[in-house]
Amino acid sequence: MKKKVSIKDIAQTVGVSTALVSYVLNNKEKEARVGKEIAQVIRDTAVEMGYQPNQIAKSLKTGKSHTFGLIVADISNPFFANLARNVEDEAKKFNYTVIFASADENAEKSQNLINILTERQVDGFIIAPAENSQDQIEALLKNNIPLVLIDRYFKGLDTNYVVTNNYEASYHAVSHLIAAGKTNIGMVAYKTDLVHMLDRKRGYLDAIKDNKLLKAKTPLIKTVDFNANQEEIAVGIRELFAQNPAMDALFFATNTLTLKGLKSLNKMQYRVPDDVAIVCFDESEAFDFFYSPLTYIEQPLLEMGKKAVQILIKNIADKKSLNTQISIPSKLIVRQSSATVKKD
Amino acid sequence: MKKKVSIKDIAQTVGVSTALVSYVLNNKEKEARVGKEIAQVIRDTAVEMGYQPNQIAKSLKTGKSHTFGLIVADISNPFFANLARNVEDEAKKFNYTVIFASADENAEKSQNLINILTERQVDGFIIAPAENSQDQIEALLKNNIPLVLIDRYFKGLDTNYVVTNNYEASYHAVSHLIAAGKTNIGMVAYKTDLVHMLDRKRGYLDAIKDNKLLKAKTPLIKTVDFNANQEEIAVGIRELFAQNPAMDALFFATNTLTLKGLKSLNKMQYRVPDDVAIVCFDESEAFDFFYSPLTYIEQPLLEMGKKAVQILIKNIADKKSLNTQISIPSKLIVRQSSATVKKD
DNA sequence: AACTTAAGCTTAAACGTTTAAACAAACAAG
DNA sequence: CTTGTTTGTTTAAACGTTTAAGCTTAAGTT
Repeated sequence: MKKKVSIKDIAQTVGVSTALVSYVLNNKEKEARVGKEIAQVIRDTAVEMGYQPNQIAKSLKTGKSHTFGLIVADISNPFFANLARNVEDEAKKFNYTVIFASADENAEKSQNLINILTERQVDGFIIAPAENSQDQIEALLKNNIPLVLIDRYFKGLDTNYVVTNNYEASYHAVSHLIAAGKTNIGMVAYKTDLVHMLDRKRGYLDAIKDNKLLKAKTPLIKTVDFNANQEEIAVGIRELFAQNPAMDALFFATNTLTLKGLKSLNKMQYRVPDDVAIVCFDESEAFDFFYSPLTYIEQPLLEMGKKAVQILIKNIADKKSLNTQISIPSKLIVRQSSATVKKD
Repeated sequence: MKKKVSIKDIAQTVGVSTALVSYVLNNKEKEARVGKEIAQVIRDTAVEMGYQPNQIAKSLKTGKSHTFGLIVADISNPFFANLARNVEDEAKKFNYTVIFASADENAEKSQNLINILTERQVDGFIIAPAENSQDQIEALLKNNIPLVLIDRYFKGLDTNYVVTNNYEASYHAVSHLIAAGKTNIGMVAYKTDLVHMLDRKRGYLDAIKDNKLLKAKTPLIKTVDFNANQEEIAVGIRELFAQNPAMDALFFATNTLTLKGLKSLNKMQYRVPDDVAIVCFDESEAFDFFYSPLTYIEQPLLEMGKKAVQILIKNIADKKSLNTQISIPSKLIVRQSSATVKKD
């Protein structure tokens, strides 16, 4: 086993001080006025000896790890996995390394992850914050740690964030259902006070109100727990139908809700879109294969990932920079599941 | 902004040396014979001052980063995203942090990632190796860097690895199709020499041979590029049908191939399983929603992730330990797409 | 009383870098 | 030739830890 070669080893073989080697390998020859010939020798020997800089030592000295943490709910959820991939790619362009972590919508886990990553001296965070994690975010801000919220944010907190236009997208999606002739539209969402979810509900509600569809039996919103299984969702849907047997459309607030919801509808023998039309927030590969291809809201994952990284890196470079708060529009992809269909 | 508090700060406020603080905070009081009372004072002050150890400094001193790299093809692919999640969870149990990276089945990117992570002083790697990356793996071995291959491995290389029983699973899946009465079975796979893919092909082929179904028109294997789009897969399938119009079943080698393949079949108006039965390797949420729920091979992702981490950590602790090579069985989940159906 | 042992603590070097400051030699200018 | 400037190089401290080795005092053992 070969020992790792350090700057000292190179210095020794070339016969110069470590300072010179450092200057050359960091392309600071100009500022440091290093001789042209010796610079070349140093460079060559470095290659010859297979030198790989020790980033840990570098970080310790410079106080920058060129690493940041990405905390999401669950990296195995396609929404976050795709986001993560886009973040990874964009980060690489800036020579940054990303450490992903899953907090499972759990504030305690989230705090734990923040601690671990802070100890690892990450230069900043991109976080899809869990409920009740507001104080954790505030603490980071107080410690002047660069940070960008993604997917969700906190109303009262002045932070960087990158989200999609949850309210408008929902409003638009529900309006689309109404335009298709649906008059009793239900919604299945998560039970949480996170802004993105509240916005989606508001969008639903306002669309209904603005179209004078707010009757005794509406709004038809059912909220379930983040870790609700399929059975609980089936129960929720059954309750919605009980509340208003005329329900002719369902708006699902996320892709996981949709997947479980569709399976439930299948089991209950409801037909889409004849018995009930469907629109949902976020996408899934599975939607293409549902017998009635789903109408869904496509989130701008690529843009969100890119922007978040760019904002974070700007913020790391200039900690005094003003907060950037952007909302990137989503797109409604209309397909069969929300089509106008003549009932009997 | 508060300055970060170091061991030195604690030492100063308590009025002791940094050594004492270090011993106490690392629970080495016994070995270092630290006084009971002062130890408590140190502990209390550390908490009071909000001390967070600097892992970077720790790593530099100890030579261990308590971090490892996980290199997969693409973190946004559900197969790898799920694997990643399991790896993350298991690693956390050992207080290890994971850095994920996507190599896109590209040896050059893979080498680049290995370099970056090596510079970051990861203690080891879990790698789903790309084609032509064998020499990169060999180089790591030569440098005595702990490493576990996952999903795939190299025949000639003595490394740790954790895979599923690709050959047997494929053999079993194809035998199942044969048992269901299919006699002209095609296969769509990736064009690569990676062992896992070769094994899946061998399994297919042997099942056909052993059942005396090897005729002039078989084997019906079509291979496509890793980044093949749907159109190319459609072409492949069309060619298979051209080669043998009697083809009555298709075996797809991965989930991405399946998804694109199913879309192609839909476009070409083939019905599953009546016109063509389907079985595929690996799963996807989408398979539940295909009109004819898919029969698939379920890989033991949880076990694979766990085992890989355990082996890696054992190897990090004891670099001389013998290589562990395990193959965890997959499970065939039989559903409608491979059902026996009377034709005409 | 003289010596050993134990207990409790400090010193200081080291990990692999970066970088300001000091130094030395060569050259230019008066 | 002094003095100043430029060019090329070294010195050494620092980043926040760990840990072997050393030091001091008190307590035990003859």
